[in-house]
Amino acid sequence: MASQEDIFKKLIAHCKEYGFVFPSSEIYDGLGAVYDYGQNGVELKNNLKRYWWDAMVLLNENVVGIDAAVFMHPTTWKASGHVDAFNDPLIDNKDSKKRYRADVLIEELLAKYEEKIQKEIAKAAKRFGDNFDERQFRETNPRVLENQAKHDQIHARFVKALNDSDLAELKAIIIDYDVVDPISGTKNWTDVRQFNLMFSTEMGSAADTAMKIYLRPETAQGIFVNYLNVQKTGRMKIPFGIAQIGKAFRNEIVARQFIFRMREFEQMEMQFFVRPGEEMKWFEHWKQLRLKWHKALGLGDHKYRFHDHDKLAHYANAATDIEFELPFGFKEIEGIHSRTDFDLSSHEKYSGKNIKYFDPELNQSYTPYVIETSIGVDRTFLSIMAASYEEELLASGESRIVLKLPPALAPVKAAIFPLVRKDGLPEAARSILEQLKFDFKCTYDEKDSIGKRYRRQDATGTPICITVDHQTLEDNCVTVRHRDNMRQERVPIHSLHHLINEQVSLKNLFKKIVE
RNA sequence: GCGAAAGUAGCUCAGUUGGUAGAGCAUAACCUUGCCAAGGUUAGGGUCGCGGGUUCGAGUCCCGUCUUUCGCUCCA
Repeated sequence: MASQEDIFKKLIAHCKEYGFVFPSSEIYDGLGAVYDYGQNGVELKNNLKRYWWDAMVLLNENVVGIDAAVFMHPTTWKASGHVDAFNDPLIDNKDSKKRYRADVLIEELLAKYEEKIQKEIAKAAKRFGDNFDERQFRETNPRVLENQAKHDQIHARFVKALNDSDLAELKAIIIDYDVVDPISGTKNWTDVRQFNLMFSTEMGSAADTAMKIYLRPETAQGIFVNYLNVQKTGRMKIPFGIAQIGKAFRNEIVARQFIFRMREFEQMEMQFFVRPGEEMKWFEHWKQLRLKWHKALGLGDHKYRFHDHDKLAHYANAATDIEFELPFGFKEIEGIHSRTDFDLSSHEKYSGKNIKYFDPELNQSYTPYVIETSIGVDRTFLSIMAASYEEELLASGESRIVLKLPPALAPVKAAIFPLVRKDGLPEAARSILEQLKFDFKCTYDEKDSIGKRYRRQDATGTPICITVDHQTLEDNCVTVRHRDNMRQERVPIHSLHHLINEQVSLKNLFKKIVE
């Protein structure tokens, strides 16, 4: 039996072989944790985004969309807390494999010297009683002076290193003063590195006027800074939501597991603005609604679970993840967070603008609370691929690889074949393609045996194959072959449009959400 | 970042003690068959991840490096 790891490897190979996902810049050996979507991948991804977008803005009359820029004013990221929270100098101990903040280690070192001095003072104070002069003692006792000198020496180097952002000096301090790992007890340290998880670039070409700006590490802030624009111009009343699909960028220390964790990724986020005090009700509402959206895909209800956060982020008062069972375990696909009024209040403070909402029903102004649903496009894409990939053993003893994608998301909806490449069959097949192409992504194939063509379509997840034979020329009927059960049926050409639509419409999924 | 494994054609792999790069599948053209892949003929496609070293000679031995996968770590 193939292990989960083998299946994952096969899935990655399948993604490349059939044009779903390629490593970025592959001819230059690739770029770490960056991937490109191929001809089939982009169709699946676009269908997935359409499914989410419509489920948000069509099915909910109080949810509208926006598309904010990747670049935002730098102060945005001060207000959101991203600038301060993710700039720490870190150092690893190679033996314990633990990671520490270098500045914290040095502060602890300073505290240790201070402690030694205090001990000496306490000892002396006890001995001399009322006659003890602490100041004089500090200035004359050799042990105190020695420790104080070292302390001051370290302190001076430390302050200078921090001011200069001199990471090598921080490490030098740790080495020079024999800081050991509290777990392993060794001094086997790596270099100190600064992990800023935000990518930065410069806006403005002249160096002296250029402004440092960041590629957004999340799409949410584009919604927060626009929330009042949307509320006013759209005449929105609380509760209401703003949806957005877009790229975000995080300079991950370690990006791994294929497209699960990438440095450039796509998010589908909806921020729902509610009255303060009502946030838990809406948190629960969206939690259940979002789970329904996932389950409607039909990948298997047992593959989903909630994971409630015990440790909450600085902005949240409740948070849960929807996890999906991937070949490497249950992993977070979507986060649902109660963000309180943290973001809006912070933007109000930093911008100095009043962005409170006036509630006509309550006849008062307040800063709305926010429920966020944030789902990773690429992760969801991966979960769909992983759950759809099957190696099936057929009754004939042969095997086939079939992608049992939700038909509404399949890159190609229908493939059209002439049974043989002569007698006018190709022409008849092409005329069917000409009729269907306005509504469905279709493909035409006349190469190789009919069975082989069916298998090729199975591998890319095409739900319907249409075969034109000699009889078609007489009765205007074709053979329709279904992907999942390989069943065949004879249907008139004029009913094809309806038949395909019944199977591949997003409406099938929406019905399961609203029921 | 630490540790382990891997890297030869689009894919899966073979390549003997170092001696001029191979197969199957896939792709393209033509022929043949025709409702569940793997008939025939032909063609295209590789400076063996990259760089250096040893050698008369390196896919093969040594060093470095990059990429990928796994474990640990990190994950607002």
